[in-house]
This record gives sequence, structure tokens and C-alpha cells, in this order.
Amino acid sequence: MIATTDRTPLPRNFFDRPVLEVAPDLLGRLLVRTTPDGPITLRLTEVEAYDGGNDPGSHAYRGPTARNGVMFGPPGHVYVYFTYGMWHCMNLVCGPEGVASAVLLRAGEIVEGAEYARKRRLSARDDRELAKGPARLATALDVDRALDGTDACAAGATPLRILKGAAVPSDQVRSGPRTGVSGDGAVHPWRYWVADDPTVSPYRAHVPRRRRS
DNA sequence: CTAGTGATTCCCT
DNA sequence: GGGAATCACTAGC
Repeated sequence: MIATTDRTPLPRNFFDRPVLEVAPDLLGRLLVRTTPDGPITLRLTEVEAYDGGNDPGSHAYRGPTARNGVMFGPPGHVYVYFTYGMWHCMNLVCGPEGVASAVLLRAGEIVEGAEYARKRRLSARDDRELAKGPARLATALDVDRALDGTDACAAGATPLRILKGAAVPSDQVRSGPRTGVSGDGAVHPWRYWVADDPTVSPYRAHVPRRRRS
């Protein structure tokens, strides 16, 4: 029995709430990316909450910079960052303007346009791996810093939009420690995912890397 | 399945 | 200078 999927946009006030409310509520929502090939639609299955200035794991912890400025702006916009010299990851900004909370989109199921996503994800052995991990998700959807600051709640022609889809019932939502976050930021169970979903990324505890000689 | 490691560049200290 | 909200690949069990 599949719940009815609602293709209307999520309103901006959906994001103007505490990030720990928004993050689990994003599971099952639809992200639509318009590409030159055609639309790619992703059903969110795994996210992580970052609680702005209170959260040592957050990029916003030490205040606004050239990179993280969008996090301090209005809710419903996309924050994209570049990391590890190679990858992009995307977030949705939450809370009122001035509060730098965001939800990292970690994984999802591509429900439309998989043929377009495969062209950028040649190493994926099956479609479940197309967006299984935050950098894979961004790669599959052709998201990079050019989309930083995009309004995902805007009307009209936009490169990226979020739709209501079908929220995942709370008894199907799991939570645990965030991936890749070290130190005091690692204690919170602020990673949320859909129970038993094959597109959820494997958990990896943070491992400090040795310095290359 | 798990664990280890190189890739590659931007950003902030 | 050195770490980074990661991935792909390899070896070994």
C-alpha cells in the first residue's frame, strides 16, 4: 500500500521551524532537479541535522564566512559546500533568518530520471547506489556551488524544488549518531533515516586521518 | 562483510 | 599549514 504522493511544493514555513523538527519530517519528501536532459526526482531517505551556532559539528559554529553565508539567510534555500577536494554536498536551510541551522541531504531513492543520473554516476553498480551518500546524491543531481543559495520553495522555473511527496510515518523513522562528525558534535543522534530502506548509506564513524608526510 | 588508504582543493587559523 | 559533514578501490576474512 503506497501512500499518495503530493506533487505540490513544500511551503517556506515548513522550514521555518527548529531543525530537529524539520529533519525527520523531510524523509519521504521529493526533490526535483531540472537538468538539460530532463527532471530528476529524488525521494529523501536519509538526512542529518546541524544546529547552527550551538553545534560544534556545524559549518556555522564559528560564525558567518564566505562559504557558509547562505546558512544565515532565510529558510528553504540550498546551502552547497565543497569538501575533500572533490565533492559537493547539499543542505536545506532551516529556522528564521539569522539562525544558521540546516539539514544535510545524505541519501535518497531516484524515482524519476534515473537514466540521467546514471550518466554522472558511472561507478554505481545498481540504481540504489546512485544517491547513497551525500556526495553521491549531489553528483547524481548535478549539484555544485553554482546552486548555492537557490530557493527550493520558489514558484516558477527553478533548477531545484522540494515537493511534499509523502512524509514517512514516525514509526518508520530511525535515528543515530551523525556520520563523519567528530568530537563534541558526535554525541547527538541527529542522523535520521527510513527504516530498512536500501538506499540509506552505511554508517561510518569519524576516523581522524594521518598527516601525509 | 570490514578496515585501510589515496585522491584533490578549498577554506580558515 | 592542515583538516575537511566523502568516495572508490583494495586486501583480507
